[in-house]
Amino acid sequence: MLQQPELIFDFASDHFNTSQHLVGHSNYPAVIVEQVPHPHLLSYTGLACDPAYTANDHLQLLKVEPCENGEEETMETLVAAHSILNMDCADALSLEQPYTQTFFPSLDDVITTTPVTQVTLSAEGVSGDNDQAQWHSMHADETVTQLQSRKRSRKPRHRRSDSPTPDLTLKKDKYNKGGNTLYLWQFLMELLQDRKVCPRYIKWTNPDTGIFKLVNSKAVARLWGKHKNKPDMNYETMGRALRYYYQRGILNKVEGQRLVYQFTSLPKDMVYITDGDGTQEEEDDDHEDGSSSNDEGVSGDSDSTVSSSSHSVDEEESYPPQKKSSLFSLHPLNAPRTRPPSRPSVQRHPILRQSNSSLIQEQHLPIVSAEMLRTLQNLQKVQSLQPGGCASVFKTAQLLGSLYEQQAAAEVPKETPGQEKPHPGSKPPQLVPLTSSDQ
DNA sequence: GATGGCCTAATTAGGACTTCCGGTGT
DNA sequence: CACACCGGAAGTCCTAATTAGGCCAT
Repeated sequence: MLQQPELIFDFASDHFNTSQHLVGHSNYPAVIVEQVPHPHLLSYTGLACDPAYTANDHLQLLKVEPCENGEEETMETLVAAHSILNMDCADALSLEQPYTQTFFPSLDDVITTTPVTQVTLSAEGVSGDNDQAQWHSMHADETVTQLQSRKRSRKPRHRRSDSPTPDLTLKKDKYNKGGNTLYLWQFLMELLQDRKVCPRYIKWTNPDTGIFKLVNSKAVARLWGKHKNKPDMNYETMGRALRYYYQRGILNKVEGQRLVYQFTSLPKDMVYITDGDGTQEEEDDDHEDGSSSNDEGVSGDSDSTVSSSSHSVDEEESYPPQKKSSLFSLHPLNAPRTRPPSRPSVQRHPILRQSNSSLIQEQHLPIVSAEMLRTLQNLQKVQSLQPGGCASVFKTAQLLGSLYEQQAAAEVPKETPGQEKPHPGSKPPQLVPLTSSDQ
């Protein structure tokens, strides 16, 4: 039913603050619909029918930043958008959809989820599990292609989905099965965005160039081992995996500095936690006994300064045509990245997810679907948004309005003559954020 | 009985580590 | 001496794609 192949849904968890600020509501459904400047990007969207991270994979990572109303908001958005995209299905809102498989990782992991800062949904339907990350390699595409050709030359048979290297593809299905297929590099990025461990165990030494340090290598290895259910994991073993990343162009070693590595690419919407005056680094003395105290005992209320490279959905315009897309839009690290001016840490709080509340929970699904339906039903109420003030939200409103019109036109072709119907060229209804009172 | 479609289980290939090791440098 | 670091080699685990076999309808 959707006829706009260039639509994507942006679950703009990262933009929540902006939307909230501008609109003045904390309950605004976080679905942002945007035009994709390059149609080919659609093929890279992660939320396609197997929507699971694109719904299939990374959606596990769809642990969205908790808003003040709780994490249900973003999850609602996510599933609701999926439902919209599948609305031609009679049971689009069925809870037996892949959502549960797709969106819910195992909940036990220490650090299981990746903060999803940007999610795109193919308007052509959640189709497929190409939850692929948009990567910008710092060091040439040539490396990637060389690696690919080298590794795949022996396989005449069939081609699997791309591997998660710089042209990373995330295998979302693994999450569905309760497995922990968060790759090590993803795991490290997670840690670097988690105030519980950053900068205590791992920290950025130069975020602009992707350089980070394992402040407490043993603790990080232990966390990794716990995540992978490998109790014997140690830094030596983890380090071997890290060294394999050199060959694959995912990591570089920083010469002359111990325990210091460099990502060759980074998500565009990476959340940077830099050393603040709150959390103390814990040097690699590993004085905690047992991983449990180590893993869970980290204080979450540091005053670390947090900055994010994600500014707003408007950064869509900065999307270069990339080979892959995913929840992560990656920066080429050799190019100067524009980091937002440092702000008072107080303002940045919402960026960080809270470890105990960030996981999407299955019981939220009914609320989610209902919420999106309400949103659609209230399109006409929207009046307050202006393009200049909150571009993404405005686009959302516009596009949802268009969809609403199209759907209405398709379903009620013979409306009563007197009934007014928006015509295609008319200004689409604007969205108003739903508040709890609206419900 | 032959054919085709559908489903499921088994097999296979490949990716991402993990484990072990010997060695070097600090 | 401890530790970080390197990289080879073999192994494990998991997943996706393919294949084979059974069942059923026509």
